[in-house]
Amino acid sequence: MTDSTQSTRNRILDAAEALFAQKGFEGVSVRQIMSRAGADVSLAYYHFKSKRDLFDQVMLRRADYLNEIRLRALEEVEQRHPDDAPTVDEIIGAFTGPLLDVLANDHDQWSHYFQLIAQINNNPEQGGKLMSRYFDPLVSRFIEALRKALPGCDEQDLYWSYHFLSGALTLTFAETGRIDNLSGGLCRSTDIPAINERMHRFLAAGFRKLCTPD
Amino acid sequence: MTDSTQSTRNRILDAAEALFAQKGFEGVSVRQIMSRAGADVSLAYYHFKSKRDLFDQVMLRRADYLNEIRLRALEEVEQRHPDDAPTVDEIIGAFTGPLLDVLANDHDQWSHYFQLIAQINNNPEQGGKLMSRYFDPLVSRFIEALRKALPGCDEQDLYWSYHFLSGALTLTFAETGRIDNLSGGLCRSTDIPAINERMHRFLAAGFRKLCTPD
DNA sequence: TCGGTGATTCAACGATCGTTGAATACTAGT
DNA sequence: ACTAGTATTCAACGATCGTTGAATCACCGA
Repeated sequence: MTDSTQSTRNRILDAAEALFAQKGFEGVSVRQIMSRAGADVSLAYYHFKSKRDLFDQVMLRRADYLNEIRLRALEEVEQRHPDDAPTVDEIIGAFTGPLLDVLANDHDQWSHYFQLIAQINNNPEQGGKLMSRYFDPLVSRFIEALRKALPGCDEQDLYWSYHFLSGALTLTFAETGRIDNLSGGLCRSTDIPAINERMHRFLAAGFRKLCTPD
Repeated sequence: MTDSTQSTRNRILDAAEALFAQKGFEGVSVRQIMSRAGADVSLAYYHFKSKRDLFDQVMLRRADYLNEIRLRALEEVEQRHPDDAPTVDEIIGAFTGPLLDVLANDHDQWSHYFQLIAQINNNPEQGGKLMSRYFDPLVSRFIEALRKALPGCDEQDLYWSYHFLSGALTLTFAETGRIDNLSGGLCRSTDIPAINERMHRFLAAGFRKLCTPD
């Protein structure tokens, strides 16, 4: 596989990622993707089996890396607590922090991917299946950590709390501009430091409230 | 406008609502919609100007009613507090309660609409604009009530808190089956009482944590 | 220099897309 | 019974869809 092949394949993936994120799987044609990638239509079928396969490869390209850095962040937090459990704030910070880091360091590369994830997560037809396939092992690992940090907590409360977190997280990373409109420009969807200061505190408080037995 | 016209138009809207919710605007053809509605393709263009117009009418059909019952729920809560402000829990309960009510009373009629809203809310291209168009007046009214219930709270904290709420809310109503997979069947996406017991408490705790000055 | 292999281009396939105009059926008022 | 207007059907338009097979290009080892 030569350098030019590698870069063409990646250019196709980049173009597909951006367009799928904007218009959804059905809203984009292979011709549009290849036009953005600057290559002939049929090259898509040389590098990928089908449009659906191209979509899957777009998803997979970044998922493994994300799972890896988030797992490392959790392990780091746990190693700071050799005897007791980390706090809920620390665990949720390890869950959301790496996402904010990659987005802050390389916004153009990651924003489209997060927008795509947001749409998949909220898709009633395939959302549950796809998100579970890509992220459930990591999420289960985090829920296990939260279970230890919230002794005596009800299992259903725990899963529902994560569900609420997941919705808040994916919408925030979708950067839809809604909060810009609603706040009259006071807040900006792309203001990563503003999110970093607030999101994990909001969510950790919800977890503690719902999952602390009284 | 005869009865049969009315019912045909509504059958088209019902079919379009269900299919748009499952596959998105671009993922469904007018022919598929009309086939589900049991009518000829060209009837779509007799009752509606275009596919996009049909989509808009699907959105509008239920938005006004929702805004009305949620506003009434808020006013009711406010009237129970003639002197002081309602609590954060009460306000958020008025925001989410009516949605859970209509879904519990007529699940088949409303579930597709909520699934559609979830996808629109998370769409980076049109989500911000469409959600603002349909719901910003009502949401601003709720934020005003929350501002009074959280004296001295920072404006940006308020808007970001609502943003997190919005994401949790729409994902929960999308009924994607994700929580079913993740919890191994312990929790079910369609378990409305389970949501009713938990969602507003989780979100109200987040609001109080983020929007209470210390 | 030759042969081979991966990368790319070109042209086209049948299917389906959104949309339209004209013809037909139905229904209410006179 | 005639008319007017609403509702529905039928057939078709150009455009675009995902996908493919064959031809051409670029490059590298023998």
